[in-house]
Amino acid sequence: MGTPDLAAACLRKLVSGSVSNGQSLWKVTGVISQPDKPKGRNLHLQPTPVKAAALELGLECFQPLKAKDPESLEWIRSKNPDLIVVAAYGQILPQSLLDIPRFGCINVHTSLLPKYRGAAPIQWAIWDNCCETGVTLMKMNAGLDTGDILATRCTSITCEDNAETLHDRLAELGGELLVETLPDYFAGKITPRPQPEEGILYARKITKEDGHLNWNLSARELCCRIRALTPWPGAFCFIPEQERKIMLKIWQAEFLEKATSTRPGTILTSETDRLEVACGNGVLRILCLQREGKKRMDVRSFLAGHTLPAGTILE
RNA sequence: CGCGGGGUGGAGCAGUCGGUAGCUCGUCAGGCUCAUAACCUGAAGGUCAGUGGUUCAAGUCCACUCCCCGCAA
Repeated sequence: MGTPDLAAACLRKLVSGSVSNGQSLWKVTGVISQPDKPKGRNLHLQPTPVKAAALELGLECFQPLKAKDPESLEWIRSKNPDLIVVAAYGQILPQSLLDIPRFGCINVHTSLLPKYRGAAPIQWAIWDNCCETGVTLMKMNAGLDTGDILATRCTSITCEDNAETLHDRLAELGGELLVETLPDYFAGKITPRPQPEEGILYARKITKEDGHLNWNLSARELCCRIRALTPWPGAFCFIPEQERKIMLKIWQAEFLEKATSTRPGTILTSETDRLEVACGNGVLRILCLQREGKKRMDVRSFLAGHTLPAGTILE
């Protein structure tokens, strides 16, 4: 069960890793994903990444409105699963569902639990400037990411990482960990251990408004947020122009530990390939940006055709 | 038919009321300099997204098509 790209990656790994030394270790008998949602410019219905992957792999995909509805449970029972693997499905699963498979439900979660339980663990790890995160496999219970841990795998977060690069890496790791762990789990060699009671953190959903840069913060913090919010929902601010504000997305930036007493949000430097903005503490150098209606581009290209003079105050 | 912006030399943009296409950067050649991503001189490079229409004349006006992007979801 899953919905976005992360889950699709796990599904692919699960299928490609199901055979070892000519022996079939397991078989994916069904896939469950959220219903298709209208997406894109003309609001056409788009299949979820997991559905797309399932169809590609020739697997049956079930898309109930609610996983807890009796018909959904019935469908699952009809498949008679030994195990259900859940990755970013997007709905809370009731105990009655968790109880169906003999080996329970295993969740792939992209953080080192109990840190960052919840909806947006990848983004919050970067937002908080963590230097390390990872994936956790846990045996699900009725709580929100509170199940007992089967296995974990770490990865460090570099200053080059954004939510996209980290997501892709964790998706890869998650799939691998799953394929490596399942045989031992089935063989009873793994004893799930409870999550530590210390260090519990919740990663609430990211909203659009989280992307609005507050220049009073330090350049270092803003940098983290930009990385955490790229590619979605994107970090942005506004250029004041006559009549209306123009939205400016910041895709990539770095911070300079430079003291400045200028009002936060003021553009300090704007020449050929340097665009620097005063922050509450330090200076943010923008490297890659996008004006609304335009394509994403590096500062050099941007400044070749747009005027954004020093002294302009961004909002 | 959800709302809106846009397609102009390699990149990013300007182009007014229709009248032989400009700017910044890059590229190439030459010069200056101990030296340079700096500076000076020169050059190359455009079917103005496509199709049709209006006109003496269309990047510009009209119609349709294709493509890119922001919002929304």
